[in-house]
Amino acid sequence: MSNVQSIERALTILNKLSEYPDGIQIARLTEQVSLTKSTIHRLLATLVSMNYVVKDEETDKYKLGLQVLFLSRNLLNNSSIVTIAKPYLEKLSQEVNETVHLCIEDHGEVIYIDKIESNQTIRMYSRIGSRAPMYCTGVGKVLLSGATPEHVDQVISKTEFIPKTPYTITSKEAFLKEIELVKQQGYALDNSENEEVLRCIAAPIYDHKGKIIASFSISGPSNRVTMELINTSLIEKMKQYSLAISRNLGYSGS
Amino acid sequence: MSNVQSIERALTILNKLSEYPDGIQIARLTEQVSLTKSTIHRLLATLVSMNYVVKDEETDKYKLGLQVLFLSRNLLNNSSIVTIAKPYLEKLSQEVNETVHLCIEDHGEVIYIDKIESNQTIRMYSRIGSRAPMYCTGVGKVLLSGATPEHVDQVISKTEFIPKTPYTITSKEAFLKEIELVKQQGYALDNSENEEVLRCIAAPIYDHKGKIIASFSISGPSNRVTMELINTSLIEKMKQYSLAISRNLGYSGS
DNA sequence: TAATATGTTCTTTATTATGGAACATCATTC
DNA sequence: GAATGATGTTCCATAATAAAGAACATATTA
Repeated sequence: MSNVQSIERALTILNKLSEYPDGIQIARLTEQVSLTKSTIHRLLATLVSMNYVVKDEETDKYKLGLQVLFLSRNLLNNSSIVTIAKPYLEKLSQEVNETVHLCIEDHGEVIYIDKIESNQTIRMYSRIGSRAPMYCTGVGKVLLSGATPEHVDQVISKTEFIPKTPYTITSKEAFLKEIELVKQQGYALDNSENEEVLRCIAAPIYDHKGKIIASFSISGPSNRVTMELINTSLIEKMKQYSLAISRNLGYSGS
Repeated sequence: MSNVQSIERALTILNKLSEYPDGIQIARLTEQVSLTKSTIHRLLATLVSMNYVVKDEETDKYKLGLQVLFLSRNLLNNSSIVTIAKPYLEKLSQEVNETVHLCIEDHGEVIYIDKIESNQTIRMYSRIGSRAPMYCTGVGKVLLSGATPEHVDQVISKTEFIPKTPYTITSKEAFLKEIELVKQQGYALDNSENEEVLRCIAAPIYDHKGKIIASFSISGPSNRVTMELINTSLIEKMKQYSLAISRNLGYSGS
């Protein structure tokens, strides 16, 4: 029933290394992970031998190896949600000329599994694989609006409400109310609740059973994505795309 | 000096799981990896607890978890090669209306670190993170053309020359000759050597020291990417882009 | 040159992982 | 519907293994 210690430690090191794209020395790692030099050294040696970690011989810094990329190569390819939703999301992004995200829930957090940039000059992979909290994102609210009350409770109980902006929802009660609102509306807003200058609108994607399995959003600077634009155009558009994508996944509701 | 057994085993399992996007049962894994049921079960339990692996409770199948995606989120983002090359590669892809790949070498293999599809209907991530041998790809030949003779020897000694098509180079001598040719030409062809219907042209990317650190290619069906097109247009174009991207990385040669 | 900070290797010890066996669960077949 | 087989899970004694301190090596700085 208990875990394998060395594996737990090795994975913890991998997690930590992902925070340092330019690498980190063993001495720094000992501070981050509380393990002795020699232990970390041995764990890293194993990770290096499997190409999960690369050692920069010049600087003695360790960073993630390309085997990690190799691992994830099939993770999203074969995900029907990404494949099916992509053409819709690309079209949506073009129509509104803003960034579109596709997200699912993973262990009580939002995880970005696809992103379409309106502006081609911005790099591509920036957010795929990243995580975000549920309480301050439109996509998170949508995902919770489709969850059971028990699950919502469980997620909220683990949530630390940090006021990222003056508009962030910071109480359990307010958040529950918001989720209820989202459920009724069929869409969610992030009204500068995560980043001061950003406004998003998110909508659900349903599977064949009518369960919310993903959500997608339009994000943009508040001055472009105005409340007026949302009310006059985006809400309607999001609902259309929500239905179209869901239908393609076998959803039969409305 | 020796590796941590349990970690080696856990990573071997992760590697194996990446071959099964839809998951695999413990019983199947015992055949693939030669370990006992109970050991695999315990290793998997640890991987699951760290979200590196997810268990499908319905089917008892295990597959990679999204933590793997999270790990790789910064792997290519912060890679200057990808970021700097991308706009050029996108322009190139548009100009010739064919797929463009960006590759580096990793442990004697080609690894695809970026891909631009000409045809937007084809899914996006299909090849990023994948590996390919050096001897039957244009990008591989280019990468080896910039390596030291010792490194080339080392790679070749580990290479098994499999005739993927009638045109595949299958001898060490012929391959060495080909690399020499590529070095002189400044570009490489894959003339249906990997897949019968495919033809590619690849060129190097140099860093500020004049070292070849990556290569990029145009790939397309042989009937579109004809030898005539290559000779009259693509060679010149590839050389231009090669220089432009390299210059942007600090290359001062010509 | 000494001192400091770091990476690497070694060795002893006790912790820890291991795998067989027992048990549980499920599906299939007769 | 009982019996068989295939699988996942848990337990436990044992031996193998990982851990960490110390010694050593190397590089950097004062």
